[in-house]
Amino acid sequence: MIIDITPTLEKALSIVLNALNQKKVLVLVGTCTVEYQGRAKSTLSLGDRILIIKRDGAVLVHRPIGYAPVNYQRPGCIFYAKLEKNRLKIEAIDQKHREYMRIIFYSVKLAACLDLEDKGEFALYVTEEDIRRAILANPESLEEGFRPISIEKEVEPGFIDIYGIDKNNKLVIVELKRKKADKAAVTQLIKYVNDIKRKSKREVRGILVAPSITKDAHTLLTSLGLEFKKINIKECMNLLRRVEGKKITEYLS
Amino acid sequence: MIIDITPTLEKALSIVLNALNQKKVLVLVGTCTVEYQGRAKSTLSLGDRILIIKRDGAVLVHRPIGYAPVNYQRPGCIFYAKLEKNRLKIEAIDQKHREYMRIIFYSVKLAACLDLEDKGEFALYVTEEDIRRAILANPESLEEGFRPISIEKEVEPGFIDIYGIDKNNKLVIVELKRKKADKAAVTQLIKYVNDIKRKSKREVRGILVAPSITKDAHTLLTSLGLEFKKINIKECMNLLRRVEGKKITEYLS
DNA sequence: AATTAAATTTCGCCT
DNA sequence: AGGCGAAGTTTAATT
Repeated sequence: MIIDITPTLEKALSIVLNALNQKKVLVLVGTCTVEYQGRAKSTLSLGDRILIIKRDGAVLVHRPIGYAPVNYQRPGCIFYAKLEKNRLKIEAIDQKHREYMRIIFYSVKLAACLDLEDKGEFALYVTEEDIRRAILANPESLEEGFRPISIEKEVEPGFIDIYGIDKNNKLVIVELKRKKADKAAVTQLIKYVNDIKRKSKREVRGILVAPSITKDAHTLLTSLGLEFKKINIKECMNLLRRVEGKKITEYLS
Repeated sequence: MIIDITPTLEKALSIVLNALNQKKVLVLVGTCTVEYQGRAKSTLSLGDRILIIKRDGAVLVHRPIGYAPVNYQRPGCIFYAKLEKNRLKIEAIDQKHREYMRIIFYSVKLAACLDLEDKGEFALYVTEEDIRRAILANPESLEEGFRPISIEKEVEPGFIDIYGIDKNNKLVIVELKRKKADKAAVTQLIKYVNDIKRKSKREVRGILVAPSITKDAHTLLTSLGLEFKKINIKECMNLLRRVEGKKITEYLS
């Protein structure tokens, strides 16, 4: 890991080459221009920006304001860097998509060749509890006419997430999954359904609620006469936000 | 501008606060976790990332690979930063959109409060010459049956970009603009059209070709009996890439 | 590899 | 400020 503050362009170049050769992450801050040609074509005149070149050959040029990078290249670029007319020229070429980008630095405030280890897992989901609260707050979102009776109802094999009655007075057993539902989720649901069927003479429906479902699981589900209800994480969150209002301020501490 | 390498969390915090208070750009590199709640909800477990907080309150968290930030907030956030349980906690709150994000740094490799000046202009466009080459390479892209006769034809008020004949043998005067066309472009075109009309008894059409046109200009254009043809920058570039092939390699030097 | 659909899409233009 | 459509959209899922 090499970091240099206000390096000469020569030193900056050596850090750039170091990062590119060793497939490390490069961060370069300084005054530059950018040109791009590919699907479209653009120019960016002189100003201070942050350049990031990632290990996979992705490139980002960020201005001091704005969410989006002003210029970028997708992962997979190859690079050329050299000094030219007392400037540091970096070219990023995406041969596959025939995209070309050139960044010319006039001066560098910060050059960093970073050794970053990131095996962390990114998970985008709501909790089962969130899904349940959303459905209880608005039962119609599950199905028109649905009325919940109880939650966490204990049955032989475990606990039913939501237990209710549909518009035709059939019993409804709802199994919630926060991520893509698999066969295990279907198996769990059919056990609850069978248990309730043993104890009641009424008709019993089983509904698996999840953002998505695997193909295998869906095949099994339909063969067992069960149903799948897709929920949308964003809509679920939006519903909760409407109902539970000022949730965000609770984070303030 | 303050830059510190492998600072203590106390020092990192002071740099963070400095950047936030003075509305400078913050770059923080280190080991962290991220949580997000808003339209959706996400968690990101421990790993090394690059955090950027921009002057307008936009936040980006970048992993060592990938084009897109793994977590972000849109411009307009307010921030809270403090040490907690020997960790550096940064909260970014977008009150307007009710979005919350929390980054917890376990260690910091690099902390920079950057003073970036960027008044540069970003321009996304093709040159008029590019547009002309694209149309000449494929006249049908302007209009079915269009046949170019000459380029840069000199007339009284100047030069006609493309001069041609349509499928009904009417004369066609094409005026090209690389950016949004304004009233000046329409005025220019009508002059050429009038000049040609004086010299010829044939019917004369005037077509303004540009990526877009201002409302004023379009009103004037139609009142003068002229026409507007919208061109797409991307399609224009794609056409040129098909026709002129290995243009990208020409940049290699 | 190509196509389709979703995205914490973002972004600009218009009402 | 809200709504619609385009984007150098990107990205994941599916064929």
